[in-house]
Amino acid sequence: MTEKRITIYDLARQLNTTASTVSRALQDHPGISKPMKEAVRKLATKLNYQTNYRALSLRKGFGNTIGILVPQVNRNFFATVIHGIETIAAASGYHVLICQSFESLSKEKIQLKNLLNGRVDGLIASVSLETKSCTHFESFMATGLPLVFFDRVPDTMDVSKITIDDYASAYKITEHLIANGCSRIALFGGPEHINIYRNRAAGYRDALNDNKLPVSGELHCVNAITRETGYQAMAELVSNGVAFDAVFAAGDYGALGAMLYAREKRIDIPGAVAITGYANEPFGEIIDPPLTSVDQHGIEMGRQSARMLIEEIEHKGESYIPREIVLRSEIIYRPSSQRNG
Amino acid sequence: MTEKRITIYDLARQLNTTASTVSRALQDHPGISKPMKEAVRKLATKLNYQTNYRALSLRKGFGNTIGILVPQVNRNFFATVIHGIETIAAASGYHVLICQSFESLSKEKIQLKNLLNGRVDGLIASVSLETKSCTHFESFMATGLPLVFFDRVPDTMDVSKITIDDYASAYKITEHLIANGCSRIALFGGPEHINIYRNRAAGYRDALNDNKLPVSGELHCVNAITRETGYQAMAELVSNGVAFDAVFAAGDYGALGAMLYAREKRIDIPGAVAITGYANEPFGEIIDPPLTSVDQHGIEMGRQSARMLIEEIEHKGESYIPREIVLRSEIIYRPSSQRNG
DNA sequence: CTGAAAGCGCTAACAC
DNA sequence: GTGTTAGCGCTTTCAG
Repeated sequence: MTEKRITIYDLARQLNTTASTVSRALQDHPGISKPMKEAVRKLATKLNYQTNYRALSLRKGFGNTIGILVPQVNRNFFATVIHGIETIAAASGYHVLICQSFESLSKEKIQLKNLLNGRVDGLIASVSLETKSCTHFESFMATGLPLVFFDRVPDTMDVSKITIDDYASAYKITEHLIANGCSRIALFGGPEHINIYRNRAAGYRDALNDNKLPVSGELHCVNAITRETGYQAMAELVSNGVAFDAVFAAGDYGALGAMLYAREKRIDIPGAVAITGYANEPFGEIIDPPLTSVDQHGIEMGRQSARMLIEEIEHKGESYIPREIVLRSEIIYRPSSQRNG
Repeated sequence: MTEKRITIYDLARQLNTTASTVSRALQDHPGISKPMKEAVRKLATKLNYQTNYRALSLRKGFGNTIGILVPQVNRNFFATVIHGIETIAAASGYHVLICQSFESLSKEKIQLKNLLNGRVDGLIASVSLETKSCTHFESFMATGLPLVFFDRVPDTMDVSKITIDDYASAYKITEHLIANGCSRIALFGGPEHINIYRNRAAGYRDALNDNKLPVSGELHCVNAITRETGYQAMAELVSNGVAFDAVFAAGDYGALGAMLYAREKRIDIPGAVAITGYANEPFGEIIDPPLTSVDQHGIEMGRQSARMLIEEIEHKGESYIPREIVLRSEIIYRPSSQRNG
């Protein structure tokens, strides 16, 4: 029952030749006769021979595999980035190994350890919400493996990164709210040790300042990027009697929580409170009213990350200068934030 | 710049000992002295030594890795199953390699080929919509690797499977619609070469028959499981003047399409048309009105798949009798299908 | 055009 | 308690 895997030695034996010839035949090596190649291939398919990746990659020192480490795959943004990575990877002959940190630092460390045990030739990552220090990523790099961060990137590390214009889009979307007559705009933020939330908050603040609107502490909801915390933040604003006429949420799920609370309490959106989100999750289009949000061009982000990483992998040895790319995002205007027309 | 990976030979050299001693020390082998173990470990961490997975798994013949092949990770159901698998895998010392077929047969074949090149010790899979014949899975099995299917399983293969009670839940949900006064219930089905859609359709039909309701061809929308096709199916029913008062959708996305059409045309749900979905995607709770659907207990499905697979992997050699598990699903009743209270 | 032999990094008998 | 050796399956010089 224990079916032995077929090796090139098995093929060689049956063809009265040697493993090296079989190996070369399988690779379509120029110095092998046509009939021999034919014979080898025929037998290989007949016996369902499969090259052993483990042996191959040990021998060659690389395995054409790129690792992806994301907080969770069940977010449209991350799933989209992965898709983008896969298209480029496949086209370049790479395989992809996907890992999730589930927003946990300890899981992130564990996954990282697995990955660098020679499983991958490089890594594309976006850090978990809990990640403040990056020593684990540094020891990954210390092994000499290329690393590219996207979206949530640590700014302490000298490494290739690809992000979107969080600051600019946050600024712009805040001005959009102002243009729609909002003057008391609440910020539903995320942990500010993460670049994206820090930058989005900065864009928001600067837009208020530049428009001579006060930046009020009571309007700053510090941790409101999940459905639950968004709901709660909205509830607290209301029950504390804070006057506000808009919510700029740094993430769609925080905006969702706010909308669900509003729906429950029959608070009119956008009439009483205009709301915007961030990430353009698909539910934003479905919910009533549809949610204004920021599309982060995940596919493109994935594509470019993969291209950068593969380039680094293949230029291994030459010293590679980390690059930083900032993509332009796109604001998707929907009714949740538009009061006129 | 080309940083050489540290090997056990490097450690051995620096400690004036041999690779085998280092290897044993690292594994906490009983026959190695305390001081030696200490010394080895200290140096290992100092030099950031990482065991080479490729060498290890080549040597041992297995790599404690289980592959997952799903249509797409960006579906709550699949993401949830993956999560379930990961919990069990991690607890049993296995890593997980995730692959997507993107509902394409050719991509499924390619991914499968990669996986069986000695990358994984077993596979958990759910087939793509395009998958009718399963020769590619059969040649996977021919290499002797264990395989477990979940949810979308091929019934031609003698292999372990885990599904939910599609027939029973479809029957029950159809009766629920009937109990709510619906008598002309449209079926938004999927390709019937896939077990789940075939079984859901059968449950629907039998429920109608048993309740003396006619099963009408014009109410059977053959391929309506995406948002787009669901929308279109609804539009066609209406424009063809078909009388109907409910939609039993075999998937949430088909139901979504129907609801979006209804919203556009101001068709009252559930008043004019009651709607039910299948899969309990999160948007079902958010959409207005919230969507009745079937929860498939993805976490549990993942856990059990992983347990079965790991058992098969570890009983390798002994002939293993494939098992089939059918999980009980749960109908989540929401307003989209309830006319009374 | 094909063979022989070494070695990728690791583990596990088998010595001593 | 530690060292020696062979070998997992493959590729690739170097010979012929």
